[in-house]
Amino acid sequence: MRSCTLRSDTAPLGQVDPTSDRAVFRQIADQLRAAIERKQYEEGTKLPSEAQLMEHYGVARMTVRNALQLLQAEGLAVAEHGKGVYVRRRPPVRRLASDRFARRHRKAGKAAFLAETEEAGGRPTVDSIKIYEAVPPPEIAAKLQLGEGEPTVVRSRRYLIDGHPVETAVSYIPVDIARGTAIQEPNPGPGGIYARIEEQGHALARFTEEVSARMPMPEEARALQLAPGVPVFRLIRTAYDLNEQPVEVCDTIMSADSYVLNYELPAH
Amino acid sequence: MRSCTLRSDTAPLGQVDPTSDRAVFRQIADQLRAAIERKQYEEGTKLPSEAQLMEHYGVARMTVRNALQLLQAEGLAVAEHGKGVYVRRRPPVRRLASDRFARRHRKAGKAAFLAETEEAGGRPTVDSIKIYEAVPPPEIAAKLQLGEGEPTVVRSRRYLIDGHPVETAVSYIPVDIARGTAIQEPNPGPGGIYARIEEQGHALARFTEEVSARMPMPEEARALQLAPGVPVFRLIRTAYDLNEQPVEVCDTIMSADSYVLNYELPAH
DNA sequence: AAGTGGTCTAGACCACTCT
DNA sequence: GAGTGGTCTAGACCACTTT
Repeated sequence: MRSCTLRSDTAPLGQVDPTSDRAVFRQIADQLRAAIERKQYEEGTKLPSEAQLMEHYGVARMTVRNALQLLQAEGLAVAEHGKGVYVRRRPPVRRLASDRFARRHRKAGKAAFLAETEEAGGRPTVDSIKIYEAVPPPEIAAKLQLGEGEPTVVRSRRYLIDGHPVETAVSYIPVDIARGTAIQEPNPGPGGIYARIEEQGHALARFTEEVSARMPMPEEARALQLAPGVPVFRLIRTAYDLNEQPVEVCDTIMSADSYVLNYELPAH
Repeated sequence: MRSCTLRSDTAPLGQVDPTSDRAVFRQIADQLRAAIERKQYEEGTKLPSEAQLMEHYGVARMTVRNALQLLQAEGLAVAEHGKGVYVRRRPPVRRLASDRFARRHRKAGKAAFLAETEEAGGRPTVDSIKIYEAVPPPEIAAKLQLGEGEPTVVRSRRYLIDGHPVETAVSYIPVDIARGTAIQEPNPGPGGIYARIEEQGHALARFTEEVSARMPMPEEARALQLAPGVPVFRLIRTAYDLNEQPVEVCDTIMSADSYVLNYELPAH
């Protein structure tokens, strides 16, 4: 028995049973997963290298790679080329409150994302701002109660916190509300686009949000710099004015590991 | 050129460029993904077999397997041993309305899940019901405003629609509310446990829900029979009575595939 | 230069499904 | 039995990171 080699060691790991029904690479993944959950490998630390695992278990490289890949698909580990495989760090979570679009916050003169992020001590940025007019996808048009072919002003942008992308958003506003207003400017002014919509005579009454989750498309993974094994939220928010007319739909993709969404339900 | 072999063919696929920067297996995955998105392979249909893809692209088996595995991790395809790799079917989506716990629904005498599922034309089942008393995890205890070591009645169960599991739920109710009531019975009676809690003198005022999403733990994937590449929602609901006292916390894991969550936000 | 993960090949045997 | 995917081996070369 080799005496106390320290570093990212295989000490927490046992042996595998090649005759078991459970595939060897799954057994290896099970042992690594258990060790991670027991915090024997802590967040951000390096797991044993492929070579170390091959030697420890006496198996071929593909076998340990399959095990490591499984952990990555589960979102527990991330590989860094030339460096090693690390226990995935969980970014600080952003909690979205159910009253985050209340007018009293808007009145403070800041768009929701900027105000909240600064309050939480982060540095908010917005980039990739694109503004154009287009006919929205059918799903969106239905929510806006628009007829076929009716155009909207589209605002697409990406939000970052401390330089890390966390969310992309695409807003659709009917042209008769948005055209010729600051909504078509890259910077829509104090209070964000909701303030501008209200100035157009559409005081906001309520919002609905529709939340789903799935694995990202490759393009979304790129835009949000997502690690493998991290799903995204898709959040479709519709804003209604006092006449129950939908005035905006915002289609948002968020890194699921950066967000917890809070909502309040009445018991009536 | 072979004339019109039908079946799951490689017709929609092009060739790869081995000198490209993009790995060959990623190029293959890109082509399959594009074909799926163009609906050239429809939901539930078989993709070309590994052997067909090897021949079409002139590559080794591991290369096509890596491509197919990538699609599975993205939730676009599922492999069925001995049969083939299929474009993943999306199960019918269950839309959860923001008023689903309103008292008027409860008064109808059914628990929320059963009433809703029947209304949507599905056959609801509940199984794996386990009831016991235990000290809740710290996260839950905090939401219930319980001191350290204070026990709760725990109700754990799994919900199925037409025999397919869609959700597991664990409810925690302080013992001074639940002990000795029908809450400790497998069948808590008409209106479900919320009706029983109200009968104990805790009329419900509101609920909060905390939504997050992640890849499932292996045990969750088993319980919900999740395909690879399908994330789960974790939804933690807290029920408050008219005195703002938390009276129940329900910790739910749902197949993200099967749910869209709807919420309503006031503009105040 | 040495160590790491990324990609790819070529082959083997197995378990499952369908006919 | 033929076809499918599941697992595993043994090796090769590459690109990236660190020393």
